[in-house]
Amino acid sequence: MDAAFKLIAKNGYEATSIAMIAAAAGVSKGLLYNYFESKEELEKALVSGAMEEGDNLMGELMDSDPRITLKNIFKWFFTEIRERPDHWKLITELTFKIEKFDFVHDIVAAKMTEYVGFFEALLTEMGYKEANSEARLISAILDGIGFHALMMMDDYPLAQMENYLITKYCNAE
Amino acid sequence: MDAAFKLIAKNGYEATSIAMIAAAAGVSKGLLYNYFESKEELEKALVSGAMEEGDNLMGELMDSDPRITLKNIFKWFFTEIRERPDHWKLITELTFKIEKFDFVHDIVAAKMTEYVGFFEALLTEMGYKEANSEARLISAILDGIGFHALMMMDDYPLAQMENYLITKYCNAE
Amino acid sequence: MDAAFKLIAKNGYEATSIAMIAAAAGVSKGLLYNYFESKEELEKALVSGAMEEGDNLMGELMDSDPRITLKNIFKWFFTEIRERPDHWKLITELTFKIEKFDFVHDIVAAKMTEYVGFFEALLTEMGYKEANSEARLISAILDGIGFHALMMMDDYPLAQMENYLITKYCNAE
Amino acid sequence: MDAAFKLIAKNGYEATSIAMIAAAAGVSKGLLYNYFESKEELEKALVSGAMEEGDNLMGELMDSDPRITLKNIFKWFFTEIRERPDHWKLITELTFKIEKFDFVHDIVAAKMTEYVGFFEALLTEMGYKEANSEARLISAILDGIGFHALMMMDDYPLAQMENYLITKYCNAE
DNA sequence: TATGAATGAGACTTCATTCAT
DNA sequence: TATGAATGAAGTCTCATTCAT
Repeated sequence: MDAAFKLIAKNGYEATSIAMIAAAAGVSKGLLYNYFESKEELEKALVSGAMEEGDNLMGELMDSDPRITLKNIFKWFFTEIRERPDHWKLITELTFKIEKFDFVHDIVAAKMTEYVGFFEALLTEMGYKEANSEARLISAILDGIGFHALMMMDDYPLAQMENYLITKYCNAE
Repeated sequence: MDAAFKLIAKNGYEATSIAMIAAAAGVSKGLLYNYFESKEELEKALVSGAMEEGDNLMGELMDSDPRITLKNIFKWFFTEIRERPDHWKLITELTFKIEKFDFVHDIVAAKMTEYVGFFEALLTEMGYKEANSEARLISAILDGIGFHALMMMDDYPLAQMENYLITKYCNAE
Repeated sequence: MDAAFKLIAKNGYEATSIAMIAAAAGVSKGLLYNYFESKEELEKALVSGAMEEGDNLMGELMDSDPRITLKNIFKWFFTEIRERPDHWKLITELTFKIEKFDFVHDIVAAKMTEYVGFFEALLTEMGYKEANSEARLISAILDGIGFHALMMMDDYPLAQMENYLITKYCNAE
Repeated sequence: MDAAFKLIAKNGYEATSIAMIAAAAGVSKGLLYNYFESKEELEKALVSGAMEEGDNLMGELMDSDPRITLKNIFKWFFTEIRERPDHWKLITELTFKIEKFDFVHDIVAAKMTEYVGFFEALLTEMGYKEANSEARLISAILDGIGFHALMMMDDYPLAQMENYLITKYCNAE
């Protein structure tokens, strides 16, 4: 449910009650339980949905030149951060509930392994020696920037960082 | 209170009740309200305390060689992540409650500005052209790594990343 | 509905939801409300049906010798307890909801009066002086045994009690 | 809690809400949960308490003449039925929730074994051949009479049955 | 005749907070 | 300073019942 997503992303998981979601969605509390067994289940559906979205686009970002591919990814990432901060925020916040939501850990871990592997292949192709470490570094950079941008909001120089990253990693030697 | 910190860091803010904190601390719920006006107030005290801790150590990490200073910072950071993941986790998690805890945003923003400035000075000294961007990159890397380490737990190659960072940024030309 | 009967007898009245009954019966909840005005109405139909069942068999148990008749009744009763404990359980349980189900009280009271009268006639014919009291005693014995058998399950010596009752009441002097 | 006992005995377990009990007891719902972990826990406390009451009196009913002892027991039983039908009703009703309340089954089974043993000793002393069966019969009679009295209320001839039982079992040869 | 999405009242439970002692 | 019994609002969830199709 779109309403649920926005509310939870905005207010946080426990601060968002079923009643609020139902009201925002314009349905009754009871109906929510026809679709989701519990609040946790609703959460799972939300996160799973959000996680899968990214995959579809990955294919379109590929290019024969790894530098171009990396550039596309950077651009896509910064667009995401700018246009859908809620999307990013929800996923990140839930990651902190690992004790409660085992499934998040699994999904996120798989995702990260996948991304790191993807970056590693790209970087290897670009001639990096320690491609694995550098791939993890890029992953950390992206999540770190997302995290900072979320915190600082308009005070964070997204454009500056976007250009810097592209210049640093994607320009021919 | 130390007990409160551990509990909240472990279970999360809303999953930790006043009753739990009181029990863990060995005092009554009523007494807690003699010291803190509300749960939120207790929270503020906790975060403020945690934030100030870092400052004291910064001085000890300084060295006349900026590379050594940076190396010391990296080592300190990885030690923190390894030995006090809860500490890091609590601060990070609360950042996601910006809507509820305005004061966190302010503290963190100030902190980050300070760190970026610090890194920027170091990097400038080391000859970096775009020292501000690179400083923000390092900030993002550290928080990103902390975030990933939190998620992956023992599966994350902390040692590998520590060495990589030191080699990349701190070795003489 | 047969499904409803089994479910309610097994789980109890309030623990059995309309949804469960509908699912077990293979029909929709809505359809149930075409046949029964309410859950209570369904309940009434169930109990009424169960109560009437017993009557049909009574005729077959009659014999010209009252001792044989009584023996037949005992045997029939123990067979019921053994083979359809649910049947017995449902009726008994509902008796405890007298405040809610007035009609149960009326049915059961009428039934008991009928049975006591029946036993009384039999016992009078067998020469009992205080046939009414003894008839009530036998009624109490049967319900008491049913109750105990329900509670103790396989630990209750049904066969022993069956033989004892028959020997005690039905053997020629 | 006395209020809880009366309400549950009167209306049945599931028909009695925590809100009703709290209101009847003149306390808040929340307070109830300071004393009992859950509704089920309250129930357990109620039943356990009710069960233990009976034991204390048993000693006082003993007499050197088993006939007198039995007579005392009968009289005690009929007094109970007359004066505290609720007490008896609650215990009996809960017995039907064996699936839900395992502990009831255990308590009741132990109780019954104890009583049967007690009656058996008495009857053996009185010269009964099949004392065990007769003891179970008396147990069944009492529970059966209690059950019928509960159902028929004022229509049940308690006095008649009391006299009949005493005459039948307790008068010298 | 049949469905099942939708409702809303009400159930159990938790918990921050207060206050008499 | 210290307690913990007491409160009440709010949260999650269930379920009998209705109604458009």
